[in-house]
Amino acid sequence: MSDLLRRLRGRGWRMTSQRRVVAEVLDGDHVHLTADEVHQRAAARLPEISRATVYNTLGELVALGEVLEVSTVGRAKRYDPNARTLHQHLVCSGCGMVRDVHPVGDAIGDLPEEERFGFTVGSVEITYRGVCPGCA
Amino acid sequence: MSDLLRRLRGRGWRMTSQRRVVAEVLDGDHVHLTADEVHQRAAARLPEISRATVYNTLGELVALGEVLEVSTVGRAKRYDPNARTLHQHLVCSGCGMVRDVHPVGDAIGDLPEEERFGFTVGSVEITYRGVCPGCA
DNA sequence: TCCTACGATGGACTTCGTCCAAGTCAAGAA
DNA sequence: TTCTTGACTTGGACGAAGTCCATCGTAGGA
Ligand SMILES: [Mn+2]
Ligand SMILES: [Mn+2]
Ligand SMILES: [Zn+2]
Ligand SMILES: [Zn+2]
Repeated sequence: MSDLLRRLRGRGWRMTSQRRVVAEVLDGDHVHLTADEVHQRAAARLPEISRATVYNTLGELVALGEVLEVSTVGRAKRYDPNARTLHQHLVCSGCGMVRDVHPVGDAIGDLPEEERFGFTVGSVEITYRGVCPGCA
Repeated sequence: MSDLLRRLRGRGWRMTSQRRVVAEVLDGDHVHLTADEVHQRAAARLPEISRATVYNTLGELVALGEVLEVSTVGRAKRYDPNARTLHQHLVCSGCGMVRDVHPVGDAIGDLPEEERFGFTVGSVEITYRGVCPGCA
């Protein structure tokens, strides 16, 4: 994740301990944390970090394209640091576990012209739902 | 939508004016209203209907499979009465307009076996994002 | 080392949604 | 038709997720 810190510095960010710790929490594969989970883990390293700062930092990372927001049905948004590799999600209906997946094919191309209603289609988000081995 | 009312009666529902009016509001194509929009429109016909009843009724319709919940990124859930025809969604990033679309191809089949992590995959939800003609 | 604009803080506030005790009424029984 | 009763509705309190803002603190350049 020092890659991320380097990129942020390059973008003119002040490197504060709060931003560093949020970036460290958002490291690894298949990471899809809620803002509250990010705050809890960040607070384990830097006890006085505020919720507002976590929200601010996550919002900035999303705006920079360094982190993705993953939509949920009625639950808190999840933040995904794997923004450099295009991917989709497989979600367990039982325990909520989220895995990164890479379907083959061209999902955008699968949308016929007459079904586009004049829209300029820019991206597609796919969520596979199923039951994981542990929940089966 | 009297079809829906008939099915609900068949399932043993008491047919109250509140439930009738919610069912009437959820009629038509490309309908993807928030709970609050349903409440506003229902209240235009039945002024004293409460928010709690709208939420209760929507939750019951979802549980019966008569209405779908459409996930959003950080905004209020949308309720979709088109639950009888499998379809996906095209969303305008500008104004939030939602259209029903029917992509060709087999999205579930596009997920390779080695990307399923042992899950039993049951369904797939696809959201196309773009800019509508009005917002362009 | 000093300055200052950018960032952090916490608490008020908003939005979306759930829960509950009390009152109401749809629909079957008689 | 009237009676009865449990299912339904109501408004308001409550809760979770997220935003906003005035004020304070500090990273990093001069
Ligand atoms: Mn991911
Ligand atoms: Mn739809
Ligand atoms: Zn599971
Ligand atoms: Zn639009």
